[in-house]
Amino acid sequence: MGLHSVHMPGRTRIPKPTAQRLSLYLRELNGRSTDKRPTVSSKQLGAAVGLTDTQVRKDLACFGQFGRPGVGYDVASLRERLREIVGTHRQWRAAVVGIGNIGRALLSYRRFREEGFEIVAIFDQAPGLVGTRTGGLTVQPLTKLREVIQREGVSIGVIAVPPEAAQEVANALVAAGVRGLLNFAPRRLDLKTGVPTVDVDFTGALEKLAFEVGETNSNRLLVRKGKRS
Amino acid sequence: MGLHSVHMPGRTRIPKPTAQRLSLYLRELNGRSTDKRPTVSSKQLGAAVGLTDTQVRKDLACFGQFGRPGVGYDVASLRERLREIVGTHRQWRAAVVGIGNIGRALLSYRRFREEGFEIVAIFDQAPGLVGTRTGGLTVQPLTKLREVIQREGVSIGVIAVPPEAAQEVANALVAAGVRGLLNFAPRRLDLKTGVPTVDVDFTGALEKLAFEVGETNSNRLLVRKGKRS
DNA sequence: CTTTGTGAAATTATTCACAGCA
DNA sequence: TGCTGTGAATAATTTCACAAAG
Repeated sequence: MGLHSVHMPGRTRIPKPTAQRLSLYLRELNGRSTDKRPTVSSKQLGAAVGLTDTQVRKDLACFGQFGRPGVGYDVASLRERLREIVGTHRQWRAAVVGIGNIGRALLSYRRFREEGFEIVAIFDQAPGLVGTRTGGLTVQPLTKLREVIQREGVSIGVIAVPPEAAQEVANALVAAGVRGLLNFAPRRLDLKTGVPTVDVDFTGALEKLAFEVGETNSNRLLVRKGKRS
Repeated sequence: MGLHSVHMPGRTRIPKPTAQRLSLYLRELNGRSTDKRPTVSSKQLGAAVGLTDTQVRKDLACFGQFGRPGVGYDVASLRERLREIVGTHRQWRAAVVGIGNIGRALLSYRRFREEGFEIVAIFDQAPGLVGTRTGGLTVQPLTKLREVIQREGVSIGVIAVPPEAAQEVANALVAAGVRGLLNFAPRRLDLKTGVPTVDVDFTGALEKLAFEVGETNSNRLLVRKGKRS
């Protein structure tokens, strides 16, 4: 099988949808006891996350071949492999900027740590908050952002400030050296540099839901196609 | 122009990516003062949300024609139109189940109400929480879920419970009559019926980010394509 | 018989290119 | 000129179908 595929280090581009699905697979694999069923087939894995078997195989095939025909994938080793690919195998040091409702919720969200993301610094602008302690950390003023980010070796910045402040905070974080941003502010961030950003937009999610509810429930009267007035 | 397109009420299917982008357009339009610049071109709108002008036009064209050649789109009326399409023009009554960190953050998230989503009931299982008040609402026990949902006319259920409980809560909400689910629990929900679900997955977002950071930063050593061992 | 990995086909989404209106 | 709306072309993604392996 390996006889003729001598293309070693020229990895093929990963389709965006595939990258998205990686965390679904990982989540499912993490939830599986490796004892009772040491292997999983693409069909089982697909069913668990709501995809076809073919889709699962195509996705995994982007990263190499680690299944065994007639058997399936070894749960433990596939999990390890995916962890490496996603990057959860290493420890990520993160900073949260904005200690409002969302910021606080993130601080006490246990799961982050379990997946390798450790929040090591928190910032806020409000004089009333600076200096107080939350979740074992002291709220730092924004003026110390650069200093703290660099001292603590933070590589992931989490933006939980109001939308008006988001771009400015993003700029500061990038200037301080973070390598990726998780953005909870409902606005688009412009980053010239190649700093990846992932948006989490509650309102957007609700709107998507409202739209789908509208679509499923009444496919009438929603839109009248054609010129109006 | 309308001379030969007599297909009135048979609306064309909306591509999923288009549906996703609707909330981006809406967000941008909401942020525009309608006074100084009453119109916006597809190019401007696209630039604001990070898309091409063609993409914007194609998306909007799914719902009809409301731009004017040489001029652009009237901000106010496009906004209204999009609100109708997305469903934000009407009021949505929502219930939050699970008053932990995330649940509480959602309760004080002002923007929901601004977009037409009103939280009118909250539930939790913990005896210590039931009966306490948060954000003007009294925490109800899960045993009263059906009764309260129906009495309050709730149509959107928000799931903010631990993943183990999520499926059960989802079933109960659907049985009680909600028409859509917003799921913050990191697991997939199985709904036989056509009840749309939108997932918000913090950890998934962080993993997506970790993956992208890994991709941009070091395109070496991440993956060795080919059989291993 | 089961299940992987993968080209080829089908489907879906984006971009191009341009006619037509203001 | 500036801009929309839209078919046609291109690109991306998913699904099919099957050879090869356990």
